[in-house]
Amino acid sequence: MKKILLIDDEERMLDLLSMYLSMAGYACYKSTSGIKGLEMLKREKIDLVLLDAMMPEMDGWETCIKIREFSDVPVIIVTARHETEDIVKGLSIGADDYITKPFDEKELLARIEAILRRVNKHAYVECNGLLWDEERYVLVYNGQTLVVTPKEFSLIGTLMKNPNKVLTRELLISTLWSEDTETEGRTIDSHIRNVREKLRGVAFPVEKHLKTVWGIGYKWEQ
Amino acid sequence: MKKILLIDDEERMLDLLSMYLSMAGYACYKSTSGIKGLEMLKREKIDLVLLDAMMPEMDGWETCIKIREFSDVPVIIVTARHETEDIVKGLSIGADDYITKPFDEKELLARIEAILRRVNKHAYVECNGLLWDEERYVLVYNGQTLVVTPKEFSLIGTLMKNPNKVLTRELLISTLWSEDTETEGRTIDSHIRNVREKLRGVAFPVEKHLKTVWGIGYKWEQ
DNA sequence: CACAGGAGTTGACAAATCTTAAAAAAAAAT
DNA sequence: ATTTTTTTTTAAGATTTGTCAACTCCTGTG
Repeated sequence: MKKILLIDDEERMLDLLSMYLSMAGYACYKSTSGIKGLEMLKREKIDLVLLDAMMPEMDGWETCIKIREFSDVPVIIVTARHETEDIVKGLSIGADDYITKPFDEKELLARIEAILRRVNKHAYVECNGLLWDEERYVLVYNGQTLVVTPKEFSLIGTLMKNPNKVLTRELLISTLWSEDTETEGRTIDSHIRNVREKLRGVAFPVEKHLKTVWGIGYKWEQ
Repeated sequence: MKKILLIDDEERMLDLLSMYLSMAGYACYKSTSGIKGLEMLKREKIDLVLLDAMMPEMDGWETCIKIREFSDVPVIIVTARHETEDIVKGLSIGADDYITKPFDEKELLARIEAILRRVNKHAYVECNGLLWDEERYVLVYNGQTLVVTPKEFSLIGTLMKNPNKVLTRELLISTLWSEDTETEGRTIDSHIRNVREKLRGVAFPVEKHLKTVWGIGYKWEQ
């Protein structure tokens, strides 16, 4: 279930959006100001931000700029006016899409889905200098490309894409192997071992990030 | 005779366009959804795609993005509204031109011809002294022209046009062969081998650029 | 605090899988 | 018909993957 953060100073609009998006199967987080929104974004793992352009104190553009300082989360800006100036401005600060009020609910949904799909495509995660890039199929730390096997690559990807969350061996196996596999839990351990070794090999502080959760499984800590 | 793929959810519009373009001497393929259109595009050798922006499920933008994942076919997007936003968005995802509904048939024809002409012009990629030139149909390194077979030529072209991106054997086959081929992945390996040999033959540092991605496929690194 | 038992780590190794190279077969071009 | 190009097949050589067993580390208990 994808999580959408709504930022708008009008409560009525928040409720409206939230209701509609919840019905469409999204989990909604509401925030009445840019500042609160930023905090929420840091705390929760948000998949997309719907950001009102016109807000008192910190407006949408400014909020978007701040978001881009620490996150690549997709941002859709909601504007009342439809003007070229706004669009150009939005693109230049890293917004992903635009929608104008009043908007058609179907159009909004379509845009959200389009962006979520697109973002899903070029999947990459970064953590403390370590970059996992699915499209290029590389794992890079400080400019050095690590040579990892396909299984190792998908294993570390799964972990990094779910930071601060324990993944059981069971879950990892059902994610990384096809359904009818006979593979048993200990196999994960072997791959974890290899991943750790290779990360240590390039002086990545693997102990700080790839943790063993006793009796449960493994976890990537950011 | 140039082949044009029409993608629009409204049957009436498909028929209208098809009739008009056929009279103008184009072969038309009709598709009522983005997904079907993509399949058709993989199967047939299409010269141009006319793509409706507003469609249910997968809209024009999204379809265009998916097309660009495997094809450089010219795409004209048809929008109902004439808005900067759409144009900017379209350009950023690789569409070649725009036209707004309702459109003048002559204008549509003119744009199609203009693009076909332009596209015919020049497709080439250059990397570290190696030039792949589709128009002249040559592969040149430091003044020496490499003699390559058509399959080798399109294979290296596909790789060079998607730098730093792993291409799976599956994807390469669906791009380089017609859909109903029985060709299996190993065949790619043979051609890769030949390409490597020929590049080594002219002292091109092929190891630096044409990489094997174990368990996945091949990649051109710039 | 020591100890037992469960759980994780590590190294070794065999089996499975993938790549490469070479060459034969088939298809296409001349 | 002959040559060239493309595709398929094959086998050897690498690499990856899964399992085992010994070893170490945690945790709870007496």
